[in-house]
Amino acid sequence: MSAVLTRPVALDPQVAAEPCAHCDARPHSVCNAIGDPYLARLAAVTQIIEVLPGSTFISEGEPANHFFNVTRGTAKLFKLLPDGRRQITGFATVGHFLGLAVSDTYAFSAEALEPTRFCRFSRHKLRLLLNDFPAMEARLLEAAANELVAAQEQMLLLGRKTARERLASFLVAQYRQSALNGQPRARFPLPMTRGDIADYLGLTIETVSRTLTVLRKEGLIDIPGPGVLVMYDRAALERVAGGLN
Amino acid sequence: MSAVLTRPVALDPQVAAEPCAHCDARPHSVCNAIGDPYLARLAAVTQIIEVLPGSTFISEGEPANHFFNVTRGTAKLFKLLPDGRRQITGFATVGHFLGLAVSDTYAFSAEALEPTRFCRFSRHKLRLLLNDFPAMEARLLEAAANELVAAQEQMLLLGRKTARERLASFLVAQYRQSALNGQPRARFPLPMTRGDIADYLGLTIETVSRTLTVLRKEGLIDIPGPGVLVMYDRAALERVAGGLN
DNA sequence: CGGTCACTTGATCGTCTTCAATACCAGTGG
DNA sequence: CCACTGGTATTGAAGACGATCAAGTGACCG
Repeated sequence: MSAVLTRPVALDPQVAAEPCAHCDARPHSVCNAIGDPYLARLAAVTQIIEVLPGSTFISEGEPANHFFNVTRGTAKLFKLLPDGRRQITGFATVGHFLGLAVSDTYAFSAEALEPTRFCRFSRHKLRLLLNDFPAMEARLLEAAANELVAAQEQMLLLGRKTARERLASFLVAQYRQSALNGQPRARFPLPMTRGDIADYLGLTIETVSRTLTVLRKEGLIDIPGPGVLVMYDRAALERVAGGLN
Repeated sequence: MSAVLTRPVALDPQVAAEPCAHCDARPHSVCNAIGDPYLARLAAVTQIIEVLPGSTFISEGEPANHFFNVTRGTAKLFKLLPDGRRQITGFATVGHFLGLAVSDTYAFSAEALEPTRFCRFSRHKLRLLLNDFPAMEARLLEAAANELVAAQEQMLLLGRKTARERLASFLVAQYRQSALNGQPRARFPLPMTRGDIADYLGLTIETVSRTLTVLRKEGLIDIPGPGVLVMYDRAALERVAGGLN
């Protein structure tokens, strides 16, 4: 729908000269398969793009010309039905790649939740790069296998879990996600709206809101403000998420 | 759960000598990235295994020592919750690969629906093979990307479609699947039980049965016998599957 | 022939959806 | 300063879709 809103990215001079060598996201990313001596080769085919919240930078059905690698922020990936029903298939954070399609069109849309930065490659150039760096192809395969495992877990959630179990699963997963970067904290950010959570879990906004209220009244969590969650009893949430109770 | 039931596979002598060179599944499989001159190398690390219907040959949570490539038959892949709720995440037919896990344990179980044959590789040996044949790694990546697209489509189904839309989607997908091998036919096999369909679509057996009855009474399909489906109005089913009506 | 299994069909139930009202906050402009 | 707006969230009441419970059929098989 909306065009990609690019914002001129003001990089400090050192980073501008060797963006990949100084990339914060490198340790989390498939790019780390490319050794330091060859980073210039990688940087040569990379465009750094930053988009504002709400910007749709991949649209389902459009020609899949690019491959993306998120280096900052969070994006939601989703599919739509003609009548507007929406399913969010995942949230892409730092290190996630997007657009690994075989088809010539994207199978999903992507919209930034926060100010989000990513590297963009033409798929053609990526292919040439992969031919020269099989290690990166191996890393991509590894990452795709992980995505596949996560997708199967989500199918279990969507097909067989109750609303309560879905919310517990989601919160535990968000906790784990936040722990990947910094220290694990009981208090962590929740950058998506109730609507996004609902569309991710196959529920309605109202059910998400009600269920969170219940979990709060049970003392398992708290929601001190928008976009923030505090997890009081992770063990109990893990049990609920796993279908016990 | 149940052990792998292997049946001694009686291959004709020619095939036994060069199993990969004469493999029916090769055109559908990732192995086709390995050129004829090197097939002996592939065959050297391959075990051909045949299992009977009902045999569970991959169990969730067990050490992921092998990689599988289905060459005949159909298997269901599924995950379980502790209380027995089951979600089938996919059906693996000829050419599908299984066990591309990064984790050291399988993330799902696999059970044969029909007499099913597959090639089995140790993951260690597969890794060595892939290092020597980057083209096969590329094919694997391609296949994984396709699986990922299918998984996202299934999430849309499980999260947002009605029972009627789910059945229509499923039947259309089965039609397409059957058309991949032979000529597209209005009459095609449906090797899974109602229970399997239910666990794949996130429904109950009863809802699957009722919904099929409705589609039959509307003249869109017929079910002349067990395991056989006749599709009378594919266009209408495609519309229903897409959420129109 | 009794047993099991897969499937169908009916009646009732319950979880989640839908519809609706209200509150809250940030931004905007009179 | 405060009314107005649009977006987000919460909560209540009513409704619906699919689940659950239950009965019955037909096929296959020891």
